[in-house]
Amino acid sequence: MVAPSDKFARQRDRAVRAAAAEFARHGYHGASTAGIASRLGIKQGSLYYYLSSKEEALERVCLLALEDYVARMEAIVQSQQPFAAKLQATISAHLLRYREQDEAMKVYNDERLYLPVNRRADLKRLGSRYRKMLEQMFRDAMASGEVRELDPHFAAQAVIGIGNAMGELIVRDPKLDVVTLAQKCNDLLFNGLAEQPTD
Amino acid sequence: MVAPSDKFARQRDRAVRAAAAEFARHGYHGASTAGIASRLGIKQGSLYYYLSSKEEALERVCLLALEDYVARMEAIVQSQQPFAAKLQATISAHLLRYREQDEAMKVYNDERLYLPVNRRADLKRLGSRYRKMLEQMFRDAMASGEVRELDPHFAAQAVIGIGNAMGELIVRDPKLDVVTLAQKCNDLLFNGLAEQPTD
Amino acid sequence: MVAPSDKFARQRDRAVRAAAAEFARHGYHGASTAGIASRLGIKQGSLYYYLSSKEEALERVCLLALEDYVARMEAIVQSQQPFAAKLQATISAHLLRYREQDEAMKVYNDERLYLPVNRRADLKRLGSRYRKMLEQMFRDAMASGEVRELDPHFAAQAVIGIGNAMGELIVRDPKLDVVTLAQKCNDLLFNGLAEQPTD
Amino acid sequence: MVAPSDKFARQRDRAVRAAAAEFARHGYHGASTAGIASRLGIKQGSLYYYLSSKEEALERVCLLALEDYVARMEAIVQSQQPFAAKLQATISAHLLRYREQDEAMKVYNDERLYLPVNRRADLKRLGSRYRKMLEQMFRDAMASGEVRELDPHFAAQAVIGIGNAMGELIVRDPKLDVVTLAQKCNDLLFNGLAEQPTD
DNA sequence: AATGAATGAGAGTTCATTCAT
DNA sequence: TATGAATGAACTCTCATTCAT
Repeated sequence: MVAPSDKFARQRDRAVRAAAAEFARHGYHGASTAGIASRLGIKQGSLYYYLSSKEEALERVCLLALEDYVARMEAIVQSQQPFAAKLQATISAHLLRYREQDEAMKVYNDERLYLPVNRRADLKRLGSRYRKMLEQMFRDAMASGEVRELDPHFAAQAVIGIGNAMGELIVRDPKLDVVTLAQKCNDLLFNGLAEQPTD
Repeated sequence: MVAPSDKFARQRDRAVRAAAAEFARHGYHGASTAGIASRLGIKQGSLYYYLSSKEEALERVCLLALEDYVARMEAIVQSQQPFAAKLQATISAHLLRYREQDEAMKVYNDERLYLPVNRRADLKRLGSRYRKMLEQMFRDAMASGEVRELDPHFAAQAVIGIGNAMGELIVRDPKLDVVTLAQKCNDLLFNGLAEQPTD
Repeated sequence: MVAPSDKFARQRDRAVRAAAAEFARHGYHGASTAGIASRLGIKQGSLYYYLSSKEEALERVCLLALEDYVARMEAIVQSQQPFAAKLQATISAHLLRYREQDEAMKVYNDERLYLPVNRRADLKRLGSRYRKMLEQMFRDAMASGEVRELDPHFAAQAVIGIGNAMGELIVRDPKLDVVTLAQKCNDLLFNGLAEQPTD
Repeated sequence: MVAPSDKFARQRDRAVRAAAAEFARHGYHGASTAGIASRLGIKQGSLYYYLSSKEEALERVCLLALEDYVARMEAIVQSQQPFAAKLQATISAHLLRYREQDEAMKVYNDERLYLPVNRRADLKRLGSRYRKMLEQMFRDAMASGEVRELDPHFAAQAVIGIGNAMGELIVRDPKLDVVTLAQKCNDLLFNGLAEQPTD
């Protein structure tokens, strides 16, 4: 049995996911509350029982995208593995996120800037925490000699860029295997394009 | 001295660039024709003397982004250089494009899908030509042994992804040197993150 | 007591009648949705809760004009009366229509051609059914010798023409008695202008 | 050789006829000055060299329709012919007008009421002169026993109504012979629908 | 918990009209 | 005589939001 407030929370969650789907397809400005409501099977006005504005919907969608994404990253960073394994775990987590929560991710990537600044505080905190962890991972790897000397900021950005590009592939082609793709990314990032000397 | 039709063409060009700026800042759906017009210093209705609809504006912005981008790529592919040089030229061209035409590029990347299919024909042709050239570059490099065996489709996507991620850095930080950044990308892509055996 | 859906239907009906009035006064293109809404005592935007476009409004107005008009004609044709009585009934019905639904009739007559073809299908079906019944009435009357030999198409058009001309008189002068006028039309059509020999 | 003012007058005449065509097709409010100009092969702005406003265009079109229409009627009335011949001449003239000047006629019939009252003075004078002549014709015919006792106002309206209905036939079917049609109208009006007793 | 009805602001677009050239 | 360019007001239509029920 579920407490009434839980039922409410569950329905609001459905609303946020419906919003994610609409925002992903039409963009924040192109999406309509009517579309969101119709995905939920309720009427436009009823939506406001669960969400107080379209803007709040966007904020919740973005938070949904980042939520345990960051938590997962935390676990990876603290784990005792060689850098190569950590990197692959990072990329896998990133790509998996596209499979599980592709719409929210897309919305976070493309639409978060339409949030007014005062609504972006939480997002920014989460986002920069993620970035910092990734950069720290690189710094540690350089210190231990696992990775050659590089600008960690630049390296982190490159990883994220490749990740997002692959994300588009994943969303477009639902049959693609995420883990294999992550391996390929990892291999490319780690070993580069050049022919390996001896193995 | 300028022919009258040139004057019109020049003003329409300005209109397209103004549209690019508005679309880049607010997204296609979030942007308003009033905003575009005000950038031109004319009234909203007057905009329609140069552009017959908001949609046409978006199409022209996207075409502007791709225009000589593809032409430049063609030159690179046909040039007689080792693969490493070609790759760096490709990335440089890509990043330069962000400096010169950053707004149009952003719009092309993020908003082109809001064009109705019948308006996307030209764009698609240009876009796939670019992709094919890039993939061909990889295939050639594998054949000559300059690059190890890889899925060319995957490799091309990775390059584009890194390029776009760097694009965001460039747009955000106007002091960044594009050529240096391109070298770093090239190095990363080519040699990977791993410590090099001998140098 | 009225079911909720009836309330909606009734309000939409009022909207259609308001549209009829506006279209009749200003013509389809000259009329504004603001004018229609203000007749209903609601704001312009609210009109779209009941009608999805100005075009739909025009279509509904035209259908309203023809609706039981055709049904009434059907009853007349099938009744067992001499032709003279049928003709008078036809004209009476036509003129009465102007009193009851004058605005919709005017709109049907003058504005229906501004509907795009795909919206005119139903109207055409009803209209040609009416015309055919009228022509058939003439053919029957010729066969029975009640009317002399004539082109039925021409005769039907003449009746409609006189009817519409009288319609304008009726609309202009609200005191005019419709039945008397119908009798006069009938007499004119039946006996002509010429002095009658002896009777 | 033509004086410059004549050239101007001739071009303005062409403009009025172009306006007639546009108004006839789209209605006054639905027509655009751009459409009129394009029929003349000039640009929208240039139209204002010949016509000071859309309204003036409508007025001129209506006057064009009535112009010698009334003059012709004057000739018919004053001619020494039996009533039957006069009536047929009237109808013929009316129908011919549709062939020669069909667009202007249609506009006069359907759109003249969109003129503001102060622009309608001339039209009203011409129109009522026509009506009075027609009614007088009926009164004379009654006095001479050529036509039985009737309300002349009603009779005149009926003639005009039939004339307009036939006008639509004429416009729709360009092969129709106007004179034959006029004879048929005359015969119908004069002798009625009823079977003639002896001839 | 949900709805029907309405709103008000704003959107894109059209168009008669003006005017310097 | 005609044009290119611009304007400003009007228009249809959309939509986030509110609220009594």
